[in-house]
Amino acid sequence: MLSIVWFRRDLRCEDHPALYEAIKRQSPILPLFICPESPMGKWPLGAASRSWLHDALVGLQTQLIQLNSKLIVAKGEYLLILKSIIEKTQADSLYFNRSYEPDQIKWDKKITAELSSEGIYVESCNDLLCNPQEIRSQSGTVYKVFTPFYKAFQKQVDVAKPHKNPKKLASPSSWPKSLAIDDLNLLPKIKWDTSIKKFWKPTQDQAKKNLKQFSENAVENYIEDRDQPALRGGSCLSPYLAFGQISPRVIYHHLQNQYKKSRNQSHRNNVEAFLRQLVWREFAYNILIHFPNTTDKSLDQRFDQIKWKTNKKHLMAWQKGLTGYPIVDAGMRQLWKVGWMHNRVRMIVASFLVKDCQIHWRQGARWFWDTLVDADLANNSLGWQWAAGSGADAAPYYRVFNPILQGKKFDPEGNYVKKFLPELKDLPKRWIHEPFNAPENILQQAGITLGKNYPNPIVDHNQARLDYLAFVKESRDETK
DNA sequence: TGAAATGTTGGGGCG
DNA sequence: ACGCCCCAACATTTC
Repeated sequence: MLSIVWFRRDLRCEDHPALYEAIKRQSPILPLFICPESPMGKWPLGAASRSWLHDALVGLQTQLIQLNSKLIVAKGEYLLILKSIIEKTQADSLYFNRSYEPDQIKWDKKITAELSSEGIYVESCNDLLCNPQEIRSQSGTVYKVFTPFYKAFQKQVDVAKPHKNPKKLASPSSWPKSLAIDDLNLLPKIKWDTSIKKFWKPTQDQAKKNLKQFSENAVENYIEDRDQPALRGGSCLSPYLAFGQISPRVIYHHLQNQYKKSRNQSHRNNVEAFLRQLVWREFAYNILIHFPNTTDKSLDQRFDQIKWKTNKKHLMAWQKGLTGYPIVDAGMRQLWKVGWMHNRVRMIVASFLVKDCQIHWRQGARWFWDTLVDADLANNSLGWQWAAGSGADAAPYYRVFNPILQGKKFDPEGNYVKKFLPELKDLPKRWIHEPFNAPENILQQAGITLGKNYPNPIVDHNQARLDYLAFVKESRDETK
């Protein structure tokens, strides 16, 4: 007997459902990771994610060694690799946690069918808080709006308690050959990721530290602080969740226990607000499972009929953080530098790309996919479609964010903007979100020459808003 | 998980 | 002292 545990985006050993099931079988275990040699779907990992993946694999390998085991690393097409390892090792079963990415589902179905027909036992496990397929309304329909989904979740779901940590894994009688993690060439050749690694430590230990710190401190003011990008108001767990370095159930129960113990109503409210965000992730998977083409197509397909612009200059200005709107530029430069962006700012920059620049949300989703260390197909697709107003629980199309007002509201001191746009550091806060409206002498004193060391706005927001509303209305009338 | 347009109110300047 | 008007400030409506 030998069980292969195939690790994918669940790079940990603690509370790992597939590993747990394999251990229950009391057979030796062969932990495996397969890196595709060429893209095996429409959404191969982006550059920032690949760098993170490298470190996460190193961490997993270390953890497995501590469990008296090791990680076998291979490169190639999934089915071929699995078959060759099965042949070499005489493994008789395969365990993995389910992926809900449409391309991966296709592979997993094929692999399951083929290996089962050869007598291999294949078991896939759920690694979310709930099984999203089971959450339906009373009439059996799929939820497309978050709030009713959330209510149903609260009513129906009993989140599984985390499994006990494994102490030791039984090894196979002989180990197959493995590549070194470095052989996967996941790290970029030009070391642009050093600034990312200054902010992030992609280890499981750091994930635990972040959870501890968040639950002991930041969660107290979560509702108030989460919308202020200058603060560290969130949990900073998203990349760890995206790569499965921490289990969502561990996070959920850790905070749920606090919630139960707390008699302080404000504390309870804050914890609940955070847990609600975790359920957004489940909702995103719910949508991805039932509408798998929403990674590329608008859920409201009228939005794909609109004649979106292909303005390369605007797209590039947005990507580089050179739009002339400080809150947008600060966000885009944070993304480039840190591999991550504050959620409030994600909404602002998304609104700007889609509405002010009239560029299809797909372009933004692609850029985020390539640059975010927490890139998650379900979350990314839902987030963009939400912002564009084209998808599930969509903001109405006429809801256009005003980058100046959003800046003033959520970064009133301009600390966030100044952090990522040092060229504006001497601008008084009165003008920090609208340098283009500042009196000439103020700009001069701050050492700013618009068009030279900080760009003029690439669009006039008020005009762009009117253009966009007319543009969408016209397109909608045509497709009625 | 908006913002602009429109409506209402109330304090204070002013004739 | 009174009413009129202006216009913040806030509330409501609309897209």
